Amino acid sequence: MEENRGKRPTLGEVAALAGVSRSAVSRTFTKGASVSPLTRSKVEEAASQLGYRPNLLARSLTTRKTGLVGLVANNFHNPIFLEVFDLFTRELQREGLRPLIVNLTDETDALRSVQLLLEYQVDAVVVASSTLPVGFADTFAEAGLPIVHAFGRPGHRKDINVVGIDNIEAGRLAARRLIACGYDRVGFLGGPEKATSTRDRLEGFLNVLSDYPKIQTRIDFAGDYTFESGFDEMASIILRGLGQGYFCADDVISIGAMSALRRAGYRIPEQVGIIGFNDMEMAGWDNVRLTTIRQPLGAIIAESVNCLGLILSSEISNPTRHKLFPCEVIDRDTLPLTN
Amino acid sequence: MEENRGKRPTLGEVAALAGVSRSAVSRTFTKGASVSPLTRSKVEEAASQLGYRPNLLARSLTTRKTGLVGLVANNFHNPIFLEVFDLFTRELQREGLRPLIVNLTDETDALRSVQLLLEYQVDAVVVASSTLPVGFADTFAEAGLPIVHAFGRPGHRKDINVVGIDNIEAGRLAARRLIACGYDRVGFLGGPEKATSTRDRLEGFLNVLSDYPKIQTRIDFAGDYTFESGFDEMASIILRGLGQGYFCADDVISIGAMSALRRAGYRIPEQVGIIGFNDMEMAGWDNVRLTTIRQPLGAIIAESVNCLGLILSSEISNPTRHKLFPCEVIDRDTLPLTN
DNA sequence: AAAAATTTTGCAACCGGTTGCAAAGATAAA
DNA sequence: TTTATCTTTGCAACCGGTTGCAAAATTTTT
Repeated sequence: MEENRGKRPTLGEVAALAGVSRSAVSRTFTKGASVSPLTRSKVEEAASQLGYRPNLLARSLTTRKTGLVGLVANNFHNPIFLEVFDLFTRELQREGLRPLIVNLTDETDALRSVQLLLEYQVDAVVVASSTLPVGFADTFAEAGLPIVHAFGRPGHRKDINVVGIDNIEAGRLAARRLIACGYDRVGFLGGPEKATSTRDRLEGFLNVLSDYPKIQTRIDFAGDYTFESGFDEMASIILRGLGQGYFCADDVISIGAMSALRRAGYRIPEQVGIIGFNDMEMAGWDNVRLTTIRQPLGAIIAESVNCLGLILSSEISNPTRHKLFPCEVIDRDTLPLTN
Repeated sequence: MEENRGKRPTLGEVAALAGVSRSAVSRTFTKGASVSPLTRSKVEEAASQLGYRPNLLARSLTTRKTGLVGLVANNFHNPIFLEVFDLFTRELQREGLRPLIVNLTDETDALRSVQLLLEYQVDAVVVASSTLPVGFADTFAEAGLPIVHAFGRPGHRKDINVVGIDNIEAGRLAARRLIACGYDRVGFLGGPEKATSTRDRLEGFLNVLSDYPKIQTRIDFAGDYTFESGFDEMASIILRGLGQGYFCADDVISIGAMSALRRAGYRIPEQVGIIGFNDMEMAGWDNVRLTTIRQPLGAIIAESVNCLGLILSSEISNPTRHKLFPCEVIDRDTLPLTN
């Protein structure tokens, strides 16, 4: 186990010490290669004596597999993303892959970041964001890299694997839950209006409500997924006339909205009901107890990584896959219970 | 810009198209190398025509610099870490470095994860955690890799760069702030007892309080940095006899503790005062308004990355650096205001 | 025991870059 | 114009691995 500080031993040195060829050493470290038990043990002995570990980057040169995957994200301000991150890194490392993360918050050099992923020869790219930045798909497709779009929605492009939830159905779920409360004035407080996820949820929401013409429905959008945005938008709703129950696009927005409501003297859920979206950890905290729609993060991410593993291991070219998981309502204390 | 899908062009192909040697191409892409303007333009023309981008991994083979740095973390459940993450990824990419992240939550294969960092030839390692996992320092030191320990404390080891805060001073800050409220029964609700950060803060805390013998001081520790832990510990404190003001080791713990207090009918800050630690985003939310001690995240992380950049660019061997930043009290609504 | 089939091994070329060195070319000095 | 100096260029070796191929060693069959 001794080593001479800093200088990492190479294949050749191990080979010399073990008295075999370099190929022999290489083979003992590549699974599935043929080496006699004797040679193997000699090599292993020498390797451990020198503290040898193969250089994965050098290896990648010939194998054309780096084990690196780009993990692209842009929403570093929503606590839900910490959970996403935790799950992704763990799932990936379980699969023997390493995430190379790209923070797209600085919009300035988005393209540059993508270029860098290519220069690092990532095997694939995971985009964890509801909207796929423009140009991404093309850039990676051109480079022949598989893309998995987690939390996305199946779109026009046939070459992108999508794993996420059925946002339309989620919108329906929320509508039904509000209707069950007996409300006759409900509202949709969405995220950014242009986001497809917002649009889909709204579609499902209205879809169900269109069967209840006597229920009055208001639609608003928060600028982004932040506490302030939720707070401000709800404050403005209060001024314009408040309904009885709201479906908020996100738990953080919900918390902001509730804060505005409480500040204005409204009691939740007695006077106003709120149902959020995501079921982030905080939603279950004793001082929040937010009724919300759970997005099955674990399942989505596990599936994303599985999908990736499948693509990378199979020689078959890109069997594009879409998979959408169902959501579920988590009943807590911000909507009246029914039946 | 055309490319033949998937197959990335190589140095040689560019050279052929430009009608120059491979070295010439290599040189136009390595800054500081000598190439005539004419050659350079020919190469650039050919490169862009082919969509050529150098393979950083191949390059690293000879330059012995990968631009990869290991980013090791274990606290994926504290929202503060999302901010840490955001800052680190951005600072690193500003410096032209890519983080290779290691999630140490699965304790099982911690050592394996570290080995992998070595196999990927990271240039350095950043550990973002108050406590440095055992064995880490040795493993990386043996490999001759620089380590930056962000949020750590300067310790026995001389070969580890530490950037963080002065926890002892932070403890003093909290004590003084509580004393200023005129309390005569205060408490320290720390994080895990064994953590050096907890111990240091406690030391500073007691340090100041020892000058006020008439103030009664109680000490408790939460098992970990979670809402539940804070909630439970405070609930138990309530049973055992409540003081007037508490210094909690962390904002999440604070929120848990406050939730327990409110549930038991106590009003904050009128009946019980709380001062937290970290100043995470949520602490400023309108429904929280936590008085807390701000740890200058931005400065710590910027300094960590600068330190890294310095070490990596300088040929000088490891000028070990320690840098501790001061904290500051952020007054909000969970402690009575003074003067 | 010899021949055939199978396994193990080393050679040498290659992956995609970089770089020391000497030759060639350009520029400055004599 | 010739010589000295400086810059640019290509050759070839190397970074640390992998792998096709044929020779060598081993095992199986006859």
